[in-house]
Amino acid sequence: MKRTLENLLLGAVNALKLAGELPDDTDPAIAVERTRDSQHGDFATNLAMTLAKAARTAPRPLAEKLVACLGQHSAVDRVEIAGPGFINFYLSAESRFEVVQAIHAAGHQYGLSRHGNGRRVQVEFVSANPTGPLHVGHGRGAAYGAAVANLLQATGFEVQREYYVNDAGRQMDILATSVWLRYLEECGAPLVFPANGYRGDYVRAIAAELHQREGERFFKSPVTVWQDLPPDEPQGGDREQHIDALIERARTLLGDADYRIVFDAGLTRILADIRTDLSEFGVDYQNWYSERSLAEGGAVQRAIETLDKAGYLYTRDGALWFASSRLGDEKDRVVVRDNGQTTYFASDIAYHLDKLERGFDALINVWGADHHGYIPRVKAALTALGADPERLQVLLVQFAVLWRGSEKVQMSTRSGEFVTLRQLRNEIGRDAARFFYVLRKSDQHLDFDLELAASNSNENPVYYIQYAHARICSVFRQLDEKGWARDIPQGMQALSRLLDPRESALLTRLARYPEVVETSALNYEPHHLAHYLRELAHEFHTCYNAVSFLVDDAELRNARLNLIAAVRQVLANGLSLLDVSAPEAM
RNA sequence: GCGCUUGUAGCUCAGCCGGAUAGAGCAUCGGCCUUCUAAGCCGAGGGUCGCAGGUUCGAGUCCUGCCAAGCGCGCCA
Repeated sequence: MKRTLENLLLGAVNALKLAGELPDDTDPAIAVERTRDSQHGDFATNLAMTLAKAARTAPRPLAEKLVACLGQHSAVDRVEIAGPGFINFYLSAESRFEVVQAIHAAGHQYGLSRHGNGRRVQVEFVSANPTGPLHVGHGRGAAYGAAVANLLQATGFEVQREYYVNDAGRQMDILATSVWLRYLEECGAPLVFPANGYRGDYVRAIAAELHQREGERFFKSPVTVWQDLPPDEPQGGDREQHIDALIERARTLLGDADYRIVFDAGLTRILADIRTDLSEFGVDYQNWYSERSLAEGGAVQRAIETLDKAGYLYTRDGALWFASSRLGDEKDRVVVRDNGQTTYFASDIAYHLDKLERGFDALINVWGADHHGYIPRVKAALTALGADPERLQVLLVQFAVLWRGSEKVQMSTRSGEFVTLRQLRNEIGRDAARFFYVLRKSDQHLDFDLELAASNSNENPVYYIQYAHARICSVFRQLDEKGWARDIPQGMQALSRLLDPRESALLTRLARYPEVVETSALNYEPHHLAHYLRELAHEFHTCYNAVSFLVDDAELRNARLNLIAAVRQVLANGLSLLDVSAPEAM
């Protein structure tokens, strides 16, 4: 409809150019918008105001000339000029009712578009280190990333959802060592657990399983393990040095092969847990990409060589540096440390090179907002690799701040004191969690009060929307009980009887849905969809309280049933994009 | 100190790449169930859009400065 009106206006502008009322070279950016207030019609444009200067006339007379040159269109009932020079379009009653028919015809496909034209987009999200269960912070990234991916898919993009598994690096070594130490305890060895180790119960569980499966073959006496190690923090030493030394000790005592078994015992079990957790949260991936496979397949080396050939690498202080500051970064970054190890950043360069080579038209990374300083160096890397950095879009998600009433919940993965995503799901349910997470703009802090969500979950807006859906289902059950058959064609014929302002409001809202899906998708802002659904539900509840659907007048009844069936369809479609269920009864 | 982000109702937040009297939820107060689910509806109060300038027909929205908050400034990941 917007497009239709814009074309009409374009015709009027061209007519005025021919008439010499407008300079030939005016290039109008025609913007037709939905009105906020129904008193201003259905659509409005500020065209006369933006062209006033070029036409050297006041906006209102220009608007009158534009309107005079406007072609006829069956969907447009009348056109008015208002305020400082707005041109307001009032749609005909017939065109207003078309949406009910359109929704009925499209069903669950209503709201989908081909805007993306099949372009391939990769959305990488969550990608939490597999060093422990997902916590509520990851939950937000999961809900947001999944919603963005769903929206893009609904807008005609070919979407691949990917999880980057950080199964290499120091954090994983700390996990492996933690597992091994707990394993030693399982074998009966008394020991002091390092301050920097992972203390969660899940580490003990993994160790116990390892002990049960493999027996005591990884046992080494505590004396040899701790011999000549630098002291831990509680003993006045440095926790980082202590844990690094412990890792080294584990490697030497166990040997590469056995160390790998212990390492993988932790990795496999935690990764499997994350996978199940996300799946139960309604989040499924097309691809799980291993960081370790990058290094082992030589991709990191290859990426470094590519940068080198492009002339962006140099040596300083024994390390190999990437001259990212030449490409907009604050400073240069190390890719190979003086001890010969490649950095996490080097892996990331290789990873992004690999993504580019896999041929995606656009790459989307969902990151925690605390990583925002990392964006310039990755973009610099893309440029150095010969790619357009604009192909990568980094979407930031602020961490959720958890509260229990007025008490802020402290979280730390290592101490094991954190609220897991699983606990959250158990407390408030998947639907409420998914919806709550995307209700706010993603780069804003989210205050998540567990007490409120758990004790008084009725207040959660998701139930409000689901209730609207269930209520409509209930009306149709009542219809059956009364022994009335729904006559869809009769209802379609009688749509013109939907004249109550509350019915009109619903019709307008329904017609907006495809636009909401599209803007939500293209701006990566699922909260627009969440708000839209709440408004639609509200307008339905209002209508429900004011208008009886199951009236004796069959024509009117069927018209209203067609309307609320359309509402039900759009509620279901929208909720499904957020992976929230649409219950038939509550 | 530098960089990024954010300041809108008592609280939590929307405000669609400049438009018409600034919106919602919660909270507060007052109404509505013999009729399709009251997890609902209707109404009321509540605002110097952080502050000060600027850009123009027009600014919560764009620009500059200041104030405040969060995050980031590793040969960590």
